Amino acid sequence: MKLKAVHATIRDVARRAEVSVATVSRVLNGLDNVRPALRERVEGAAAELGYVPHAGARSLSLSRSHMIGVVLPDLYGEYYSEILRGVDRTATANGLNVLLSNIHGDEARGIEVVRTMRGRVDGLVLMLPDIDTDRVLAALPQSMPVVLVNCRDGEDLRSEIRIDNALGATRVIHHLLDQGYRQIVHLAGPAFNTEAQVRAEAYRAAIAAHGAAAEPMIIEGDFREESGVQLARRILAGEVSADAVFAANDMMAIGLMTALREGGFDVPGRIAVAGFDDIPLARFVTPGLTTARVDMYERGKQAVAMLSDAMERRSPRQIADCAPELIVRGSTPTKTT
Amino acid sequence: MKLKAVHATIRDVARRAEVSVATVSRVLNGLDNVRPALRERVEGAAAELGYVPHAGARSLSLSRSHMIGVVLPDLYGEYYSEILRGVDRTATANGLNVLLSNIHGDEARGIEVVRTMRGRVDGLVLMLPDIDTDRVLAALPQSMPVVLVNCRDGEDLRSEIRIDNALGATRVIHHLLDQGYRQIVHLAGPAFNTEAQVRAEAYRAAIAAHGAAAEPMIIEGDFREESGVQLARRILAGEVSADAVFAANDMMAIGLMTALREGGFDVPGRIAVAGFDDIPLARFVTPGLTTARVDMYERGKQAVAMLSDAMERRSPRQIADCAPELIVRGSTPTKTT
DNA sequence: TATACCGATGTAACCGGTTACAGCAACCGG
DNA sequence: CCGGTTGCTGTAACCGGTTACATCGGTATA
Repeated sequence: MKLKAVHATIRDVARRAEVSVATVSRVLNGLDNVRPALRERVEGAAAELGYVPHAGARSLSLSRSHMIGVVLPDLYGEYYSEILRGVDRTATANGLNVLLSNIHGDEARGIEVVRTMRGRVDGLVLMLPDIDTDRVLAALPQSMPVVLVNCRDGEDLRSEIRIDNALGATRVIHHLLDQGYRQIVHLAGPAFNTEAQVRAEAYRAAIAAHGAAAEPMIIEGDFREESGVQLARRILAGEVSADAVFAANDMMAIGLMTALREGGFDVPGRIAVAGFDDIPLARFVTPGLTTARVDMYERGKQAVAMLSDAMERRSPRQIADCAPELIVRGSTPTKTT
Repeated sequence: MKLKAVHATIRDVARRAEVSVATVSRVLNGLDNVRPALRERVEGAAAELGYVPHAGARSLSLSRSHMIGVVLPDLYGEYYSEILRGVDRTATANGLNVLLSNIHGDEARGIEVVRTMRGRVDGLVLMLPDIDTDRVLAALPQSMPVVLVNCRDGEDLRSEIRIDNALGATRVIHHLLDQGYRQIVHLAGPAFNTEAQVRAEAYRAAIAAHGAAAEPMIIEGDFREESGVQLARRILAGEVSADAVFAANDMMAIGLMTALREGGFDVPGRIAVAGFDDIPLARFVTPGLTTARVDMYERGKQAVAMLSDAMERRSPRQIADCAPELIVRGSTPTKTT
């Protein structure tokens, strides 16, 4: 006794309806060149067998999967959730499904992931701020449509969405300076992260450009709330002094702000705080967080739209530059003292 | 001239290395029964052609895709992002990839989605609080491993994670009563949503059980921030009066609380607010939000673990019940007046 | 009545992998 | 020197769909 046939196949349906597989395929795909009598027999047989077509086989045969792959470092925090939301919505609207993978900043895993995506997806959205994009792309056939979001500069000629991290950081620093802050500390992201590097560099440059009034000071964090909490501890202990902190992302800024206030330290009274990203949470904390708005949801939408274009071979290569907008909230009032 | 061969196939590699496809397959899968000389030829040929195996074809041949499908209503808000995060992490840890789909509470789309997943995934995590689960499951072969998370009661015999919404809601109401609140309004979720129904019913029962002191009042929302904002408007306008609001989820509670405070209405001084879910945001708002903790991240992990079991045919059916924990924060102090 | 044409249906190749089985050479002990 | 292993390699069937092309019966045309 063989129990092999777990699922009914198109051939089972054909046998039961006493027709050929071609006819079954035609009926199931809604082609109109089938006699009504046969059509009914086929539909009946399919229903009786509980037949559900094998989508994998179908896409092998058609060389089209209607799936796109999305590769992110992680799903930690609202930042990546937001972009995924934009991707997901737009993909659904375009009749595409989303295959998700995260690589945790590991290049080897990045290569493995894109390899397992080949043949499964029609295109790829890659967000790899932590690793060498070129090496990952090398693991992929040239012909695979790809959109890079906010990746390290490379030599490839793929479509790309670039976020102007330098501009965003500069805007935040200028705002802090305008508000009268002079001792501005930068809580940076991890050193290996491209975006963190660019933001830190812009901070340094903006402070330097302003003249001797301000002294740059950079403390490395890891983009997570906990880094902010740690800096708060040092500030509360008097190890670090500042009149403002520019954190390289909102999550660290919020960790910092919350921990400072819990420690009885007045924010923004004694210290102003600004972040980067404008995650949804930023407007809910007290005080509201001043930040540079990237709108990851919109970036996700844009990425899928560009990928869609690339997949239809409409446009060869698109580059979208995105200028973060300064969002001023309560965490950075004009300095009074 | 034919441009058909966009990607190199295993046969191209075989031809170039002057061996059979079987040998190529052996080399690429790391089998050890290949002479070193041939192995090198094959590896060389593969590298020269930039060959990347077609994962789709591979899984058709092996009848194993190492993918799991995740079907959610939407990715809106932190609630679903959290479960997805748990799913994603655990899937990665188990060598599985995640195929994501959302159905926006539409049953027809739910059926379509699970059908396009058949043959693409080895198992499915289904979260369908808005629609009839049985009808969706009927569109799926019996043999497909499935884990249901928090679905409407059905007749199926699948593995399931059930969140005890009644218990959670009861705990919140009892807490509010214990704190001295008597005029407790319930801001419910959408009427068609199972979880919303259960939470509302538990609210009604708990208020009734307490005796005549309190009068039940239910206002329908849609689980989104905006519903909370709308209720805030009505409260500010004096249309609705209450000393506490139990919102059916955190997002509505936060919308309400924020809008009330922006309108100059003291929370929790004049009105206490409690939510449900304990999304990450709940501890960052001011005051911190009292809520019933579901820990969706943990549910996501659990779902994949159960699905993994089901896929290995280890356990026939598992049912996990989850009791939401009451989390008391600043939004519901003991009533003073 | 013979011929061309048309629409419905079936046959078999194909998508790109894996692998059971067969074939063959080299080696073994008797 | 021969039968039996053993180890490497190739052939071809298979996974489950799609579809070009062949086939066939029926009708319109000359």
